[in-house]
Amino acid sequence: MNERKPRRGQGTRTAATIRTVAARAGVSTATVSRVLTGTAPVNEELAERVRTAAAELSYKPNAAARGLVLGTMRSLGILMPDMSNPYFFEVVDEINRAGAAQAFRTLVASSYGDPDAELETAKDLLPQVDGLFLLSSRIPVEGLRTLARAEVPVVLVNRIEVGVDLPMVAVDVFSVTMELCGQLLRQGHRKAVYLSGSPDSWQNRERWRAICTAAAMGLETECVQTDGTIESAYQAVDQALKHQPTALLAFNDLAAIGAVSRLRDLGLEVPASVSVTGFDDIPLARHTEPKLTTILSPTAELGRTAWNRMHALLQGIPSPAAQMLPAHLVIRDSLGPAKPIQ
Amino acid sequence: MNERKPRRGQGTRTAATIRTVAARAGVSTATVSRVLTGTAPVNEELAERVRTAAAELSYKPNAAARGLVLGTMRSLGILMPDMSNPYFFEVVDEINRAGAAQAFRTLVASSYGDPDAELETAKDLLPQVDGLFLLSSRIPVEGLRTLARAEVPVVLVNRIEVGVDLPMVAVDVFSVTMELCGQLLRQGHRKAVYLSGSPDSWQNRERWRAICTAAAMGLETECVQTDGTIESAYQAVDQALKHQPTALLAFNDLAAIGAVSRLRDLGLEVPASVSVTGFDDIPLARHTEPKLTTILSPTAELGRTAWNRMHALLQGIPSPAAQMLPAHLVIRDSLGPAKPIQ
DNA sequence: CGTCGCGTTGTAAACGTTTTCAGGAGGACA
DNA sequence: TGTCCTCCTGAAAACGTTTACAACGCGACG
Repeated sequence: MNERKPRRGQGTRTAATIRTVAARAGVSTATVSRVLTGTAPVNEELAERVRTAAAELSYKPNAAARGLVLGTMRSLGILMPDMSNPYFFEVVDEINRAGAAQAFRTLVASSYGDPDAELETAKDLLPQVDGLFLLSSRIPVEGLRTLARAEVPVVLVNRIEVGVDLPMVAVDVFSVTMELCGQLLRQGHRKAVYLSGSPDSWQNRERWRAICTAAAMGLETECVQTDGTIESAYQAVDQALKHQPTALLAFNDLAAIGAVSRLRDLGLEVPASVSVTGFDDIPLARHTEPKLTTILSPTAELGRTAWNRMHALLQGIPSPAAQMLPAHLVIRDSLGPAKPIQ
Repeated sequence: MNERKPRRGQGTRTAATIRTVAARAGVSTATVSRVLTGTAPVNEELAERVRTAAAELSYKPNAAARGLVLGTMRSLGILMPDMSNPYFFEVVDEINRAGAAQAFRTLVASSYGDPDAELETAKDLLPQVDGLFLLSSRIPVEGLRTLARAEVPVVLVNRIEVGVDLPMVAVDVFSVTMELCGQLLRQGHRKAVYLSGSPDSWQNRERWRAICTAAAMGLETECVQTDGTIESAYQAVDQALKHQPTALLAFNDLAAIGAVSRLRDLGLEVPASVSVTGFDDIPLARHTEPKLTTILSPTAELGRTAWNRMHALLQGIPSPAAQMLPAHLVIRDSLGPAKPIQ
């Protein structure tokens, strides 16, 4: 079942090692290492011999061996609940880009929605990397606490959890959602339905918390669950309409687009009959019909900030616990005045 | 500048090794290894002692050391030109999912559009992984040939190149684009503009080749370059309209959406004034206004097939050179009869 | 009772690097 | 000429695993 090393058959030429190169160049392995890493001065003639020998054998240093002695593989792990969400990959991209500039590799993993598996995967990943990013983690708090005791830095992205000793970076979802609710109220909306995302995500909890707070200001809200995809939002609209809302607040832009699509299929005008809002301000948002009123979530900045925290931590510089990035309301056309009840 | 190992300060407790565990359990390191990997039978009492010792010390085997002796890090590399394209991540997702089931890690890297850097990155990645996937690679042919001589399998995804000895998996872009052109002709279109993607991508070359072939059947075509994003397609439309086409063939769905958006802003109806088609059939395509006529590209199947090839190769099973996956025309509303020239 | 064999354990040798340490060559200076 | 110092090089010791090999205990069988 679990076949191991191919036992080095005599037919297959085994890859060149540093010893092979040293032999061919007529020097010691130490010298080869020094030439190739440039960590110490070496006579230019020897160096040249080493370089040609290495090239001729097309020698590549073994990463595991180097990692073993150096004590680091120079790799960063990124764990996300869901690889199909393009939103995450702007963050991944930013981390990868910044890390690559410092010769770090990026290891990605996904738990595919299972919070228990997520903790396991994290623990699994931990000994293999120099640092770990947790994106929109659904790991329960006690799990996070154990991760906080890991030997390598762990940075929590898109989640803030008090009482957990981890560096955290997130978008200030609460404030901006409150702002959005205020906007709804000013436009005469009194009854809205929230098309939720995955219920155990921090973003979702924050949004719902803000929406509930807004209830005290006169905005009555119901919650209909989706998983944040276009399709599930499309299907959730019928249920949402039973509450006779004048506005639909979607968890993200994709869900908003799904909702708009269903409303259109039902013959309802947006925003004339029902208003719809999104979240993230993906590039698409300004090109839909109608153009989407949404919330600009600074994804690239989020990734960049997360990397900066990690970078500091890797150098032993302590880092502030929690950091909130501001989001901004983007007013376009999908939010209009509430339709008066006829 | 380039600080090394933190020289094991006396304050920081160094992580537990297999020797620590062995000492605490009162057994040899061999026994610990056998218990933890389950490679040989061990007395149950000892095994239990080892397990509790390992747990108490929260021992994690060092990946580099294990990788060194085992000769593999059990990791797969994925190199793509562009991490911001969500299209790629369906493939990444599929590979990651299948690989994870076999205890493989996924290493991602991006060349950010520079073909020379791409080859360098590939060579760099090669010694660290057990296999490498090249997604929509722009590496020149001679570069690919050197990669074909690597010690680990390399699988080319979304590119077919004759005379290169690499396993290749791709979508049959040519045939389906021809089919699309036939459809255009039947609807009376005689003049179309192709909103291209990145010019050195194989997909783009295939599409353009098909479109040029269709010219012989009476479809006159021009090419306007974009980079396949919504924004760049949006901006390319004005230039495209100078050729007075009755249809716009976009490189992918996002570009199509950008084009539709611009046309709408110009007051032109789709498809009444101009038809627009996409490529990929992303989930969004059926929810736009108008619903997008596009080409279903079997992304998940592509990833799955690529993985299967890799999996076979890893076990030494030779694999056929090139493999084409069929794509399908998806007729929706954005393609209509050509508007007669007034 | 001796011997064989089996099943479990420990010892030690890999794996391929980097790096410490000591040694050697050669120049400067007294 | 002798001493010291600098600069370069090589031998060998790590790094933390896995595993081949030997050793041991113990029951079975002659």
